[in-house]
Amino acid sequence: MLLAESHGDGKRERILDAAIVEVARRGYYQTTISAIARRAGIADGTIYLYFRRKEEILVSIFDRAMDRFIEKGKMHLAQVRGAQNQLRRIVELHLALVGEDRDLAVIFQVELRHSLHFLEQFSRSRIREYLEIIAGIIQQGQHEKVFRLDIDPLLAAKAIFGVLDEMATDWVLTHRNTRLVSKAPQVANLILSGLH
Amino acid sequence: MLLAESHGDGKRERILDAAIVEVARRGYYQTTISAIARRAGIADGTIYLYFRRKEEILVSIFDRAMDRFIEKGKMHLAQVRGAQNQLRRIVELHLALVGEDRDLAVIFQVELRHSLHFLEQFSRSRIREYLEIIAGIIQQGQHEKVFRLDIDPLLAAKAIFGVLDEMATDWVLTHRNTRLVSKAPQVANLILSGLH
Amino acid sequence: MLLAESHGDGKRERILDAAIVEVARRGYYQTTISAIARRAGIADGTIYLYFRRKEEILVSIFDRAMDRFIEKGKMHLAQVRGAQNQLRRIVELHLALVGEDRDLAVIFQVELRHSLHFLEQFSRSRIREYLEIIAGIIQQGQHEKVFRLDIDPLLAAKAIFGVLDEMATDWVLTHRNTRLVSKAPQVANLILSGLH
Amino acid sequence: MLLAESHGDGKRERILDAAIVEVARRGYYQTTISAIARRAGIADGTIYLYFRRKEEILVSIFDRAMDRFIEKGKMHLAQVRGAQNQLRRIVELHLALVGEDRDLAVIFQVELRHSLHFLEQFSRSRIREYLEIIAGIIQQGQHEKVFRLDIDPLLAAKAIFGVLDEMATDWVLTHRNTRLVSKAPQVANLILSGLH
DNA sequence: AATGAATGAGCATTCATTCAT
DNA sequence: AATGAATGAATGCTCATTCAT
Repeated sequence: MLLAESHGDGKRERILDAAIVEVARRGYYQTTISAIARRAGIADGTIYLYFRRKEEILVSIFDRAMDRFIEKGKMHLAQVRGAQNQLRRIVELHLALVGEDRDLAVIFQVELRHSLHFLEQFSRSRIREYLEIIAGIIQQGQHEKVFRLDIDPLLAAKAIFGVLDEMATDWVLTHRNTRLVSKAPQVANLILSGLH
Repeated sequence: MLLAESHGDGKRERILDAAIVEVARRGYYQTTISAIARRAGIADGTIYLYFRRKEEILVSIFDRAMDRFIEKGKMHLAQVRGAQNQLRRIVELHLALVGEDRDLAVIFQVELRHSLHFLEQFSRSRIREYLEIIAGIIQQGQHEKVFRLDIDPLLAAKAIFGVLDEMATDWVLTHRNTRLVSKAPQVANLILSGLH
Repeated sequence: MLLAESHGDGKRERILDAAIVEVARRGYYQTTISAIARRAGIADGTIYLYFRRKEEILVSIFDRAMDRFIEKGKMHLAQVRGAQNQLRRIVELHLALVGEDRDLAVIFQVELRHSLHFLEQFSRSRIREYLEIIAGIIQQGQHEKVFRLDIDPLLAAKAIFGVLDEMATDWVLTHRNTRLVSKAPQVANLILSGLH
Repeated sequence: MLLAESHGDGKRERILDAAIVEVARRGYYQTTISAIARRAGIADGTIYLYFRRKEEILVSIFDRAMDRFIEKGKMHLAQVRGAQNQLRRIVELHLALVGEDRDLAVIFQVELRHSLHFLEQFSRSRIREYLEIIAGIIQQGQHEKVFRLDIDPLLAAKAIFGVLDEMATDWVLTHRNTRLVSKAPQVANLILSGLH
């Protein structure tokens, strides 16, 4: 019942959306359950019909976003041939999706990093999936002879992720009026020349 | 030295050292002033003779480490000639220093990221200094004709920082028995070939 | 029967039975309406069709048990002649009934005692009935010249109740494998010699 | 430090005194930490400098009272010779002490009974001490040939405790203007004739 | 300078009760 | 009659900060 929203009128989604805004603006620890409930237009207690603990809301924000992210990612990659083009597409997609919703971006680039425990348990395992997709493309590029062979694919994948992540964090923290995705071509060039 | 340690028997340093351990192990919000005081061997109230608010301790940890980091960095760079060698040296130094003290590394890679407010106000301005040092080297390398000219030095500096930062975070979160600095040569190669 | 169970399929009884188990195991305050409903196999809200407030369930447990208890008591007493034998029979019946259902015994010996308000308003008035039955027997015994005349019957009735009650509490709290009723003969002797 | 009240200005005692009044009047679960603090004239948080959890206050009320009770009991018993006189003295002392402070009596006779867990863990072990003192006197009386030999001393001790306890509960719940201790002679007679 | 007892605001979570369906 | 989602008041406990000593 809870899972399928048979009755909740999309309350679970509304809670997550409200939480994204609040957490992005005040930080996880400064965000109260009451504030989330108020923004979602429900009673405090109602939140606990959908989430067991406050932390679970943060986890769910992450999971929902990652699900959407990875789904979109697979769709986009399927449309592109060649390791180089696929990497370009990933760079573009990563920056586009992060740059699409600043509040969500704040949570991903800032709030989700606040707890070693949390990072270890949740986000890193999903990020591992992502790293492996990138590493797979690099390996494929090495087969295609378009990428150097003396590169460790996983190390390079981490490096690429690091570059994208830093661009995202930098954008979240400093630029206010530029579109993050506009940096994609330059960033992709930098990365591809490093692999060549 | 005379000014900073004119009194207190190095208590300020002891408080910072104690805080590094506690914050790294429990997280900033889970760390109490009492716990820091206990580890530092002083009374709770004494901490407030050296720091106005709890947050100031975190800021001071960051500042002290950055001072040491940048001091060492300048020293090392002065000993090396050529943009490529200087970049290699920076990669090595960054990974060596982060890999030297796991508790401090945890704070830099995890705890310092959890507050947008904090990140914006403090760390980014110091990191900006760091980014500009790297950007300067890249620019110099472009003059030396060893780096491509179609690269935006600041963008590249951010990318390099992103790579180093991701390596550090990855090490903090996953590897337990490897030395972070051992990755330096590979990482430096990756970066240099991207600039070439 | 027709009135009380004209509807609901015996739900009221099922609720009381479920409540006895839950309250005995977790305590009144630790028992939730949800837990009672779950054990009774009905929805939370349904309980409120049979009981106005949570406290009313506890009252009803008490009343139902006392009704059964007093009914049985009168039946048993009618079968016995002589004050001494009647007292013996009461001792036996009290210990037998309490010892018959440990969950119910826990509620009587422990849970029903926790609220002064509750004790004053409900249980004591029913216990008063019980005390007066015992006092009546003692008075009868004094007429029969088998009990001393310098004894206040009501005081003695309270003393007897106290003895029985303490035996029951002691059994609930300590003995696990003995049958409470097995103490009846010794206890009866003690009491009868005190009245003689 | 905490134990010796070196600094607390008797705060621990004041908290216990305040808690006795509040718990007696409203019941343990209806009593809030705030109410106790208010009556004690301190801040809510201060209570937690002296007690770890709310429950610990209840335990401490019990322990402090039992300590005083047993101390007085030993003193009184030492002044009296002969098992019969000692029992009379215990009856008198029990009823006198319980009857001395109605609030404390309410806690002992009502509130401390509310949790099986609590009863098992704390009060019963201290009451065991008490029961054994009584049992010892009975045994001595059997040696002195003033008490019947066919009586199990521990069973009789429980019976006596039950009588005294019921008198106390009855007084707490019903009589408002009588002195509990005034019943002592009659109660003692009843008990002694039961043992004779 | 140092102490640590005292403060009291702040918050996640529970759960009896209601009521639209 | 029955449901169970929704409510929101209520509270134990923590902990940064203060300040008298």
